[in-house]
Amino acid sequence: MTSTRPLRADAVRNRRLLLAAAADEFAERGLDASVADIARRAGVGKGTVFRHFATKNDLIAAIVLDRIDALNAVGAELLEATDPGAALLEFLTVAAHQRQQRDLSFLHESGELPTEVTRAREEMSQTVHGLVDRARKHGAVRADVTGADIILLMCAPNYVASYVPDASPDLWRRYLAIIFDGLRPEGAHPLPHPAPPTP
Amino acid sequence: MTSTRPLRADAVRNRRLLLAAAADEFAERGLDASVADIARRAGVGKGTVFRHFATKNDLIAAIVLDRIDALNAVGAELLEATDPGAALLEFLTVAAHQRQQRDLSFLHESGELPTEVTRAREEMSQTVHGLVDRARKHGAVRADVTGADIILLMCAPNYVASYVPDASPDLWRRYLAIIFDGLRPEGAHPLPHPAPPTP
Amino acid sequence: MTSTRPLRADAVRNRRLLLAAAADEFAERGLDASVADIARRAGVGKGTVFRHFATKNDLIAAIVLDRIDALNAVGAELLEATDPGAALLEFLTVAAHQRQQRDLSFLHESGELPTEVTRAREEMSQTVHGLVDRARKHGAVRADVTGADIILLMCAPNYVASYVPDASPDLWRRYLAIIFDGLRPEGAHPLPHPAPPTP
Amino acid sequence: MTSTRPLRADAVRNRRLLLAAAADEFAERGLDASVADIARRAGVGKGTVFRHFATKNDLIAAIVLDRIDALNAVGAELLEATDPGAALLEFLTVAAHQRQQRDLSFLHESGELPTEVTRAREEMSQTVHGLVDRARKHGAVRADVTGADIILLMCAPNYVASYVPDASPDLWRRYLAIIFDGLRPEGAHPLPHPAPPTP
DNA sequence: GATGAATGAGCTTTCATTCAT
DNA sequence: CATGAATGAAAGCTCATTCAT
Repeated sequence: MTSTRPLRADAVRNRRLLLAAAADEFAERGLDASVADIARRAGVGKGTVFRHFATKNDLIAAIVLDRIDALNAVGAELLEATDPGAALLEFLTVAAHQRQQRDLSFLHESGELPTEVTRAREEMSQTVHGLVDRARKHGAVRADVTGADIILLMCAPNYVASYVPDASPDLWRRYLAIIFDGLRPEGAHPLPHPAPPTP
Repeated sequence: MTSTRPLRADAVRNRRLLLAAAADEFAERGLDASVADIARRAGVGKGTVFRHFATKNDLIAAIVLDRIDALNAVGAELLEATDPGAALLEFLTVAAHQRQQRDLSFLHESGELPTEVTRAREEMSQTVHGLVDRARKHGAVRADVTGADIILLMCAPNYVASYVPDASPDLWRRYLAIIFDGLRPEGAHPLPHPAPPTP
Repeated sequence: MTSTRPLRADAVRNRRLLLAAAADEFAERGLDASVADIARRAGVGKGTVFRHFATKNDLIAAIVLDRIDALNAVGAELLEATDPGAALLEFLTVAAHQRQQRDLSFLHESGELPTEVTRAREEMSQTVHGLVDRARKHGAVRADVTGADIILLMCAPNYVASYVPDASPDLWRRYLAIIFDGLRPEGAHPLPHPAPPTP
Repeated sequence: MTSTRPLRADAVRNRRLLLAAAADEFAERGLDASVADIARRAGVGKGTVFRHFATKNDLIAAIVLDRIDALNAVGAELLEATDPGAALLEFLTVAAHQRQQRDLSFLHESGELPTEVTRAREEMSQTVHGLVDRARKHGAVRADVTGADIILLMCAPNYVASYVPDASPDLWRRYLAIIFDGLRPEGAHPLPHPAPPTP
């Protein structure tokens, strides 16, 4: 029962190939990447895509889910780190490092959001709120920023760096540093607009 | 011949209607807005769109060009303002206020970039470098940020705010303030990556 | 204003070609006839089909509508004929003659039924009830059959004949005669089931 | 070799499950019912369907064959009944009662007709001719109808009744009665078209 | 100069059929 | 033998683009 059936070996491999190929293809072509191209890139038939993901949307959701869950795992660990400020910065660094920013926009623009993704997002919301609360209490971030702010700002460094045509793949680090400096208490000016509600 | 022919009057009017309708439609539907819908919104035939803009891409480029040129005009004025720091902030505020960020991403994602847009971008680059240089000399921004950084960061506030589903239309002001705080000399930490080259 | 604009001349021609080609194709291949084949048969591009009929279903509905309306016109004339029994038989003969039976099944099996078709069907229902009432009063048909019965039986002769592979195109006349004999008062046996309600 | 191997037991069971599931599925969804759904309904894998029936068409043919053979068995018994007229009516009643009409149309519309079905059809043709001959000699049916006519008319009552959306499941009895009255000698009018040849 | 009908490549999705497990 | 994963040929439909009117 618990043994991994040999039957599924190929299927599991294909699922991975498909997710990887789709992530690459979406990254290059945007949300309009065609399922046919994804299938070709994964080296499988078009029909195989739909065996694994009933809908193009489901495929997108699966990618997003993977990414969010991976981040959540990192966040959970960092909640126990000794230096709360460094932990928050590390979280944002890891987040940017997986180039999550683009993928998150997929779901945002894509039609429906399956419940699993919503669940994962709420989990991330919890985690980030925890990281921010600890950092704030420690004096590592200014008093007027919230977890919701951080989640929103999380994707900004990659987005900003993506505008440079042949940029160094680490350019986002520069903008993460600048934005993180804006989150510090030193030299903080009052914010002109209240924080958005926690989703 | 060189006089404005009466025929031209209609054409000019149609061009404006088309640009406005296209901007609205793109804002609502994203880059996938159909030419047919744009034509309908402008109250003209589909063929008229292609008389004015040989390609959907050209239409996008024209919108982007308009936006950049409008910003350039504002920037030119602000280069003569008395308070360089306030001038830079005002420029970023105006830029965000026209919700330019979305439209710029059109060109970025869209295939070709016509020479005129390149020209306008270079002009903006010059302007922003001037604004940043003055602000830096005045001690209003940290020493290690460049005009290229500002151009890249310019779209970030709207992008960040766009992730909130039913956000207040002014939410971007919050994130512009945070990012701008990150640009100030107070509490600036060394940046881990060099600035990108000026385009 | 009321003049027929030259612009639409081609469109009208294409619409007719399309309806004819679709009717032929459906008659040969059944409801599963592909839109591509219909377009090819009509000598137009695939997209043209969808310009004229937004949906395959709409195309089917248009064909059905044409057929029903043509029948209604005939029925309206026959309501004024001198011999009510002959009028009813003539109506059924005309109905079978256009091989309407198959096309009616299209709508029946096809998903949605647009309001116009419903309207035409109700009109036909009225007409047939009138024809039957007159024939009954005249003693040409048995007392226990209704208009609803006739509408249902209308398609039967063609259906029956369609089972013969290479039948004479007039074979349906034989079965219409048999069925009509079953509608006569002479030798009628009591019916074991009440008539269905008028739609 | 000739002994029934234990392996065969499962196969036979599956074949029956498959035929039943397919009949149900076709009845509900029409000829377009998918092989996957049939397999699921039968509780077997999709591959098993193709082990038993090389083609979807073969599966359809097998169902049709079963139905025809069942009818043939009934017909053979009725050939020995005392009242030839009642026997023919009973045969038609039984035929309609198994709702054979729909299934026969499957084969008619479906591409190829395997030899076995042809054989069963010929057998039925013989049987029906026998029933009709006896009824004719007995004066129960008019002189000008043949066995071929009866075979063709056999499906008509169900077909006619199927047009009523939420009809009573016995509505076909009404139309069988009307059609049978048309087959009686009383009040028969000459037929305008010769009978089709016996297949 | 403006129109919108025509076009056909391309999209997502379904499904009968094959074949490795 | 049974399974269901893989396949690829359609299917219905959309849309940027062309061109007769």
